[in-house]
Amino acid sequence: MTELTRRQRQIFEFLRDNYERFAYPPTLDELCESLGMASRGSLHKHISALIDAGLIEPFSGSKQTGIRLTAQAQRDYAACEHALPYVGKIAAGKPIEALADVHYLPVPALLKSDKPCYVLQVKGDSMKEAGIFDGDWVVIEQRDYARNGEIVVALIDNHEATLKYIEQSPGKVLLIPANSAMTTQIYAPEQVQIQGILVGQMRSYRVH
Amino acid sequence: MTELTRRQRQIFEFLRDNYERFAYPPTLDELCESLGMASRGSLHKHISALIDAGLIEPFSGSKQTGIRLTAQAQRDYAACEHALPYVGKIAAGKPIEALADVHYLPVPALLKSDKPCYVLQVKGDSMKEAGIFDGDWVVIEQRDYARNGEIVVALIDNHEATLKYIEQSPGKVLLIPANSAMTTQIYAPEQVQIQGILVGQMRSYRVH
DNA sequence: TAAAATGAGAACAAAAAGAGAACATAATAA
DNA sequence: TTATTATGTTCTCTTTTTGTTCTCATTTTA
Repeated sequence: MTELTRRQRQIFEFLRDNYERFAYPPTLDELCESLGMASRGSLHKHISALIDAGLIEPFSGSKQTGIRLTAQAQRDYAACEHALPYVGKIAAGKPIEALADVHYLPVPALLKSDKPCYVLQVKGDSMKEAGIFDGDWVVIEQRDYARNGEIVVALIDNHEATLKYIEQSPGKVLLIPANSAMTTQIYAPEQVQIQGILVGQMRSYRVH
Repeated sequence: MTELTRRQRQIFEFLRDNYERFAYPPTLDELCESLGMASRGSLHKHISALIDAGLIEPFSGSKQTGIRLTAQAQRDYAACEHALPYVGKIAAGKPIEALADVHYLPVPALLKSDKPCYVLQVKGDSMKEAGIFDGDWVVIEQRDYARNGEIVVALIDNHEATLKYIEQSPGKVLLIPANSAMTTQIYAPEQVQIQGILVGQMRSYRVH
């Protein structure tokens, strides 16, 4: 397999990191514009190299399908060896404060699951009796369901996100803080959307 | 193999320690700038020597690949920079239970200091109110002194090790647990040997 | 003082990157 | 259907980047 040039890698990473920005797999022209390039032909040369490298799905002869990552490339993205995307901060009662530029944090395999994960930074003390403090980083496995007793990232009424213990019974969902100064919240199942469950945690004691 | 000159060693160490700062393997020009040099040709001479020494990957004839460390150099790098030795378990009242085969745990830069560090696994609940639970991994900076209020690994009377808050005053040393069910221990300074201070912490929520 | 090491800078060739045109086919609209 | 636009492909040409090889001056070291 031919090795990638710097520009080719750069284009692949752009695609990998910004794939959801495109409503549909982008065409050469669309990608050109996103990359600030003027020539479709030039881009095509790079895309061809990425196809040869097995990172982008080959254009299936007759169809005009856009540029799509291969399963392998997507897997690499999710697993990303050691590094996980650090996507933002989570504070009880607020939506996840997303970052403009997602960057990657190397995370020991120990702290991840074998499913796609991401990293959030905790704001607030709602889980302090579970040993999760303000400023800690948490590793979250991306998942839309949970078992009772797990700590979940839940989106409530579609606009506030929180990290809590979950207890689900028919007709209601309890989100339980680990802080005796705070109270358990009770919701209807349709109000609560699970965005992931806690699988790892990190804390730094250095003053940054 | 030719021996390295001082400057060559210096350049190699810079590269080794700052490799992740570069999004891509740096070119001669980029390295020049990082090093504050003005001449690409001069740097090239040093890089050539490092290639001969087997520390930097030879430029593959036709391709313009940047400056990359060899596998050997990366291994050396990983051993002391990204990965930390996991040396054993620490339980209050017992010496550190050393492991027969030390293995290495990759640790995010975030959780370490710039001094030598190692990793221990915590046994017991003596620090649970500080959010440090049984089974957690802690990153310890190797150091034989501490500031008051820091969490330290201390060896008492040369045979039991423990993780506690420290308060030092002339003539006595307090080792303070973060557990209201346990009591502060008071020692003479010569009884207490500091083995390191807490700089990072990790927890896995998976069932292993 | 002589040798070694370091650095600046110029000149060069190959590689990489980009622009733009031309073309064939696919998708879509009239 | 036919005309038109969109999309992928293949060229040529130019510019920029990058590794390489020099010469020469300056600094450091023995």
